[in-house]
Amino acid sequence: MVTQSEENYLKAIYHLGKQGSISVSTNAIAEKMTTKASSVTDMLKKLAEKELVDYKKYQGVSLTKEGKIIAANVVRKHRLWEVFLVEKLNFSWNEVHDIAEQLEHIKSQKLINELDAFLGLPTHDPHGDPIPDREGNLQKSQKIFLSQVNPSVNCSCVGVKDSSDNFLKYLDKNSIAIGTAIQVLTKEAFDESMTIKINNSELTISKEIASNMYVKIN
Amino acid sequence: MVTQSEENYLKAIYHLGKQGSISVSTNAIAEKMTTKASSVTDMLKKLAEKELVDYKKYQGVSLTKEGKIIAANVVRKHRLWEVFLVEKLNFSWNEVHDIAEQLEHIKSQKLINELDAFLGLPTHDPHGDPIPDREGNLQKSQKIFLSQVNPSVNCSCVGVKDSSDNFLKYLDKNSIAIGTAIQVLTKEAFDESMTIKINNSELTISKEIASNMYVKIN
DNA sequence: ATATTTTTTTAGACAAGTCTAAAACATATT
DNA sequence: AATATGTTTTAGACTTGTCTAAAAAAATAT
Ligand SMILES: [Mn+2]
Ligand SMILES: [Mn+2]
Ligand SMILES: [Mn+2]
Ligand SMILES: [Mn+2]
Repeated sequence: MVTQSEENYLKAIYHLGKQGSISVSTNAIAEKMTTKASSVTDMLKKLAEKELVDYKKYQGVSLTKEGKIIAANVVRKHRLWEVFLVEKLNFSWNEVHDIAEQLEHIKSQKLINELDAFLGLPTHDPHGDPIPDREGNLQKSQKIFLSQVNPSVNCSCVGVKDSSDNFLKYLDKNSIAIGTAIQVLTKEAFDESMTIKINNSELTISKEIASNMYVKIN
Repeated sequence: MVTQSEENYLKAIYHLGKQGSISVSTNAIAEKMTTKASSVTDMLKKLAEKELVDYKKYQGVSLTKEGKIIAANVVRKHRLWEVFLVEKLNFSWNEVHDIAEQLEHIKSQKLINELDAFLGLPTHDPHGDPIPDREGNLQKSQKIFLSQVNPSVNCSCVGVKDSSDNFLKYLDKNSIAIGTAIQVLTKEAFDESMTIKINNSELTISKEIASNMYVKIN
């Protein structure tokens, strides 16, 4: 049996180490999980004991095959539940993460398979991140920077890179939120600034802005 | 914050004590939760400290107003999730309880309200047990014994009182399972035996049988 | 009214998960 | 190569929830 806490650690290692293949540092895990490095060390020993991670003192840690499968499954559950909350229960993007953080630990293979089918076998979560399949395989992420979108293409906002107050206020002021439909009108060759259309009103944004917004092509 | 374990204890007291009003014994809780009486005592002290139960040594325990609200809410979540699993995810009766046992602990008021609406504000779970409303108020149970059903009424099986192997085998042999539609044809005044129709075939059952099957009127 | 049995509580222990403070190790700087 | 800085581990402690064994209280039987 793998505990809720163990699952959270495996997931953190998975995310930090590009699906768990790259070795991850104790401090990086501690920061991601807002816990202390000493607690991480304790847990790494436990996970190594269970052969879910490869761990040698001072050498960082990576997931074993078994660990990777478990982590991918937790991510799969997390993202499927996020789809459920947004598509079926009218949640908006910013509300789903904390609840999915809990739901991802519910243990029932049948539940997750049925949920998957019920949602129409989605490949990506509401943020455009790919949902691992039953074997843990990932498709490419669907989210790209707005700055990479070509003129006349329609897309919608799925997230931000910079989540500073200043930036979020700027977005709010211009009525850009998660889910907002955006059409790219023009792209200036000189400074890569763009004009975009939102709710039928035009807006000019700098490259700075465009390269801090994640969008998904519609 | 009330922990998962505390919620499980509150729920047990709620169920054992007719919505928590009646005083419940330590041993009864221990048996229901398949744990030891000493563990129960430990937990009762903790819950009393938090003013969720009224507890005096050797005197049994009952829920406070606050404890009752929490317990009813856990039951509400449990039963709503059971409806979800059966109605939306094609689970059958016997598969849902263990999963609901986990899902009932997910913390989000909005989640449960949205789920409730999504399911069409159900008043009863798949076993015919009532779902407490937001204030914790209960409707009457919809389940009655088959023996109480009058001739020519249509109902469906929602559970059993006696769950011994012998009885379950008997039901199986006669293709009676949870959800099976049953029409009462006749009721013998002398011994209260009945003839019932199941899947277009007739069956005669004793009062013994009929008073061990729970049904819900359609 | 006493003795016996059952129930409940206490005492002491353990595992999981966390923390702080100190020690050990690794890396970067001079 | 020696020192300083930063990272990681260890040591020891604490909380939560559980257990066994023994003591205390309550209920039942004689
Ligand atoms: Mn998320
Ligand atoms: Mn989580
Ligand atoms: Mn149930
Ligand atoms: Mn539970």
